[in-house]
Amino acid sequence: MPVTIKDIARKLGLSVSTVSKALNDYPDIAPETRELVKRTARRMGYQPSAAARSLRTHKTNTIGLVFCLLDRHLTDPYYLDLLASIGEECSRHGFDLLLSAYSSRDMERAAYERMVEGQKVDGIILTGTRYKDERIAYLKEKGFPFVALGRSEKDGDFPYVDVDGAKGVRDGVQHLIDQGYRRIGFIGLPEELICSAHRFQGYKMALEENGLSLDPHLVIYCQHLTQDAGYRAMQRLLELDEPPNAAFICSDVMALGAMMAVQERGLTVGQDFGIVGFDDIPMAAQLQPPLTSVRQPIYEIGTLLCRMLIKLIQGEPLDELHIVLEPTLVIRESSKAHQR
Amino acid sequence: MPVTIKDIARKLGLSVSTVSKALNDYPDIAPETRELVKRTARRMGYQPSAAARSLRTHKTNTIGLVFCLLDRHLTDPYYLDLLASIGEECSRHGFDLLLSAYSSRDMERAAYERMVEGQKVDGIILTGTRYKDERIAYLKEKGFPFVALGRSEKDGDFPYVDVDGAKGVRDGVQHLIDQGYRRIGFIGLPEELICSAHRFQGYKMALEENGLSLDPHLVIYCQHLTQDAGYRAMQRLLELDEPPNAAFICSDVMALGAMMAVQERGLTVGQDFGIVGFDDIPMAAQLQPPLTSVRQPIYEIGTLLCRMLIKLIQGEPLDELHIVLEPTLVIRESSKAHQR
DNA sequence: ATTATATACGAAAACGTTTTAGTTGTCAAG
DNA sequence: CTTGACAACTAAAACGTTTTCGTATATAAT
Repeated sequence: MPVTIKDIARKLGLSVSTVSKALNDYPDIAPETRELVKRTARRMGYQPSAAARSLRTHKTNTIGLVFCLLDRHLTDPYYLDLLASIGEECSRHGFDLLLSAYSSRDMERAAYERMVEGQKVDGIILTGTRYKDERIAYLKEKGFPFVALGRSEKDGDFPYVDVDGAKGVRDGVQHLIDQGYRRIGFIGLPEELICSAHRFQGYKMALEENGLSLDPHLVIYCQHLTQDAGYRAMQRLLELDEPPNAAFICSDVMALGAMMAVQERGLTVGQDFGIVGFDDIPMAAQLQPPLTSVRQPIYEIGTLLCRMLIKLIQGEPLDELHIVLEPTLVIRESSKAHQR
Repeated sequence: MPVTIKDIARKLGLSVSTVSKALNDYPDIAPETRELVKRTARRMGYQPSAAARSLRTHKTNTIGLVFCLLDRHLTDPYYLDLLASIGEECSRHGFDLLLSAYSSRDMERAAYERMVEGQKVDGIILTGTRYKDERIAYLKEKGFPFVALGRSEKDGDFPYVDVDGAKGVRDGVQHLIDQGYRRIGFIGLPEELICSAHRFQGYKMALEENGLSLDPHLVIYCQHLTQDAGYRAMQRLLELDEPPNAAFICSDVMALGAMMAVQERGLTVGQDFGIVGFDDIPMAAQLQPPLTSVRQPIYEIGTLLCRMLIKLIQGEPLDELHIVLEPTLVIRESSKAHQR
């Protein structure tokens, strides 16, 4: 059995309350007593019971993260970095991280309810904001602390960190144009995601600014953020009567599949066909050819998210409610000048 | 404020105990009452307080996982898959996953103590068993349920899942030999890891079985499981007076760095220099040339670990205390026949 | 009519903290 | 000699469950 406050009290001939106060640095405890208590606690290997403490204080020192297994969040390297940065910042503040995975959409709400109403966490980080996002509606209704990766719709308002997707895509498409590509496709993220539309805006802007017309046939949205989805999307593009000779692909994982589709067709990426991806996952640099990609400062994003949430939890005011970071285009060989 | 059992009791004119029993399917509650209680609970949006419940029952329905940030656990794709599989199996059993990250070795013990004695989790999955592993010593001393990824030393005994690393490496090295390579280096895992020695055994066996002598200069152990460590290790091998013309590298992430070092030297992997890695991370197939690698059934490993731990937690006997899975060699182009 | 046996429910303790509201004892000021 | 103030401690309630042990009523057996 673990050592409790009561054990310490008994051993020292003190009351439970005195011990508790000593451990928590209450002012009405004699300095000597305080030290004595702390010493004995350490010697006896005392660890406060998280359950008892959180029952009493309504604090858990834990941050929640909910993952959808179907969406394969946990298989995208992008998420791994996010997780790592969040984990790191958490540990810096003495918080733990509670992961809850669910496998189908109708279990999503239940997962959040367990976390929030079961009081398993003090706050939640949610990723991939959607239109009419019921998670957000729920958390706002409950008044539960949360921050999001991904901005809100016009009407909604909550703390978030986001990356300027429109600018990122625009830079990427502009780069393809600069390299001599003129017929550029767009493989987008699931349309339910708010960032999906922003990225498309960037595509549209770049075309407009260069006097290129937008051919709707060249725009495909994927249902899932997977390699396979990217593969199939690119296949569809290449089967068109007038296929593109370049494409902006809104996620590197999808771009990976897309590259395979291009290569299977006997085309050389970075020569016959230009490709720019988004995320700049570590793998991007190792591909053949290395993938040009829009880098998200994902480590910074995770850190900021965590820091904001912890402030929120501790009732401190946020310096800024919304943070939008600039992505940077990392040019590699998959977007080399069009040869023809 | 969240709705509690008391709220339900009051609304229904029942006692707290009756409501609790009804919700937990005690037999001494009238079927109609049980249904009534459950219905109202659902309607009122009742969620049991995790803290209260765990204070009372000493159960948390949570499994703990401790990561070392310095060892960059959370940046290896291998760990991501492990995490995904564990997360998935957890959710299948209604368990959550508590991640605790620590940044330096001397904080490791504290992280475990917080989890165990703070009663934040019911059991722990630990990865990368080491010689004289104090985590294991601690958990055994406390009698705390845990399972390990990685086997024990001869003397220690606890439930684990492991992969037959010796066989994996042996197959890989044999394959290199079959491809005509004769001077084969070995880049190993940190020596503190138990699996490190097993993998070396495989290397040694393969050489012996083929009448090749083992040159100690060709054996390098890395301190960290990173791309950079692999890069530097390979550099050292190539700077030897009699450098190898192939190498077995005990992790794909390290192999990635090693490949870069080889290529920087103007050598062609899979022609001048044969490389076989370990793990078969998703990226391996996408590299140029695609990396031959020993595949760990990591998804199965995670699932088994989780399932064993949950059995342990629930006091059920384990079918097998030790599970050793067979790895399989996935042959790609980085190990193509030696040309000379 | 008496006793035994189910059946359905309730009272209360317990889990380990934190925190409010005292209760001492000491000392200085009036 | 009171009174007040202060310092250092304690009692006890509360957090929301679960679970043991009762108790009351109804039904069945004697």
